[in-house]
Amino acid sequence: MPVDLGRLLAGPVVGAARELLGALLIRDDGRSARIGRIVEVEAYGGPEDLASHARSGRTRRNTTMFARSGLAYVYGVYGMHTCLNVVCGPEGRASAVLVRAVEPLAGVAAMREARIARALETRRSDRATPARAADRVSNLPVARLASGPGNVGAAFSIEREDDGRDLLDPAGPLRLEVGPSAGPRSATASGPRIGIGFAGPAWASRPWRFWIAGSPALSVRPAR
DNA sequence: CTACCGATCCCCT
DNA sequence: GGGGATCGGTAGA
Repeated sequence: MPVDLGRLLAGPVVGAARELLGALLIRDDGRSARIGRIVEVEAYGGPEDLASHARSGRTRRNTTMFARSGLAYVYGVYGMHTCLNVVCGPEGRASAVLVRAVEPLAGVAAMREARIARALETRRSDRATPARAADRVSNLPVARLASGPGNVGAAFSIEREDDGRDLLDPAGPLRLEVGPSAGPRSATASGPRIGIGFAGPAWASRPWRFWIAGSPALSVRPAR
């Protein structure tokens, strides 16, 4: 029986987040494709979730969150990063899943080029020159190319213009596909979401971050 | 190793 | 006018 990704995304966001682990993220420019396996995500609820962009209701930025599931909600942070979310739940629920880390499978060179390009157009601090940042990226291990939400955005050339795109369109330039289902499913783990201390302890402690245990592409390296 | 800090800009209050 | 669903460099323990 084929897995219906659209149906899974239309369900409650926490379940949808778990289901997105292992799915493929694809940037297809028509001639070549960048493909990676989603290995880390975070669930964001609707207006009641004080960590969610929907916490203050509908605004210009978060309009797409209130649309139907399966769309891309893209936002910019800190003046230099773009982050990709997948809208989940029933239309109007305003819940979404943030894609935090992707394990590169194909189009690795294109991912590296995209990250170098973004490094060259961005200044991170007065100590890190663009040239030095680009040099660092060219020596980065493959598994680190799309590790972290900002790096996913850079490696897959996520732009603000991608906001509202249908990720379930099989012919779309940015899309999701069901991952290879052969073999036993890898163990998954969960923990608190990252970078949302402002939401207060009750929401910040909620274990709504999910990841595939042992993946080398995780944004938070396992302690040892 | 942890802790801190800056870059930078759009959006919200 | 203020701050952020980040990232990577540096300082210090």
